[in-house]
Amino acid sequence: MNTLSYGLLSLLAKKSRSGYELMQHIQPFWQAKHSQIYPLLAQLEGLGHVDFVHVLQSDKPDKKVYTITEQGLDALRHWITLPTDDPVTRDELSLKVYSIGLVNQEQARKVLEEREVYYLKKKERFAHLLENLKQGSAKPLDELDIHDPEFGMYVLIHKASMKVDADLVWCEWMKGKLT
Amino acid sequence: MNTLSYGLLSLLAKKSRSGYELMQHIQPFWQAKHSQIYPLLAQLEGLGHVDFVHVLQSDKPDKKVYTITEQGLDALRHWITLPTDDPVTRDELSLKVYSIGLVNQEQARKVLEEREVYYLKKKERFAHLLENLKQGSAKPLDELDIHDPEFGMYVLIHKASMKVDADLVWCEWMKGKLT
DNA sequence: TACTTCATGTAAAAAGTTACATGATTCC
DNA sequence: GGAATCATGTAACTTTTTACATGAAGTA
Repeated sequence: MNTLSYGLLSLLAKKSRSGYELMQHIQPFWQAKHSQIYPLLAQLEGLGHVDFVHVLQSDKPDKKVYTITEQGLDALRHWITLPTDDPVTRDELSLKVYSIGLVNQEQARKVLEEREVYYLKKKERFAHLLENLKQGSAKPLDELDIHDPEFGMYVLIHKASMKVDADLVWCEWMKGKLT
Repeated sequence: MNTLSYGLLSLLAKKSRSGYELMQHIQPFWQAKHSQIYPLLAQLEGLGHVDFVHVLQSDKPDKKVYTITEQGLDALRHWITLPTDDPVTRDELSLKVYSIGLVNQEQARKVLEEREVYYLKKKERFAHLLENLKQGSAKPLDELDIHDPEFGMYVLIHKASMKVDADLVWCEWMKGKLT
């Protein structure tokens, strides 16, 4: 049971999903490829933390829809109370800007603008996620509380949005430093 | 040549250092243990990107002080112009807050406060780094430009500080949501 | 015709963490 | 007396990424 396994249980605690869907929905908050997720789901099933049913589809490939068990929910609740690992960020850009004086200004600017495009796309994706959440929610988002099912996603999007905004401000500030 | 290898070259481009020192100085921007760094330094030496000299010490263990070569500098300059990998962040807290409704308010608050302590310590460490940099710099930090040797570290600390501030704001906001 | 999406899986390689190993000095 | 710092290294393990494998439907 590693962190990603608990992450998958977290998603399944809200809604039953296929491995493919889990991969798509966990991406914004924990980068993981399908090749990592499928074996973990098999393992979670072996442990009794999830069940699955085969769902046959005619237009699309068949799928396995996983559901969390009572035992899985217990494991999840316990994991939350355990000390939380420190976050890990690895950003190649940090290592590059440290040596940015080695290249000329045009090249330095290019490096930053490439990253700015990335952050803008990311910001847009979070805006879409928030929009979807708003549509599906009975209450206005800022009135959600800990017991509402949308609460978790709402606070996560807020967290990610604040950080991407900080990143964009830094990019602009940095570009100013180059002129 | 992976990203960490270029990160080590980046540090060595400013100043010759031992493996132990490299480990300490790269930590705030790229998490890596000594067991990963020592083999990479041997590899960089084999490639001709770095040289080293044995430095004998009487009070402390002897060390190997690495210096970047012209070839290493060329490799570094080229790497900067290459497309930059997307940043990777893995934060167990994100996965936990998604399911925070599963535990009671005291437990939820504990999870957040634990993380807040972590961010405050981190903020302090960056404040120290900035203080050290200020001491060793001829110019005021906000007047540094791309050609000053302190520039890279200055902009990195600024980047990290902005993000940790965003994280702290989120923590407070989040704690408000729990009451 | 070629690419993307949906859907699941395995194999191999790379990257990263933890543990083992040694040993002097300094600080509490 | 015990822990932390300095200093380098290897071995084993876990985690993550990339590549291999298949195949139908829809889109450009």
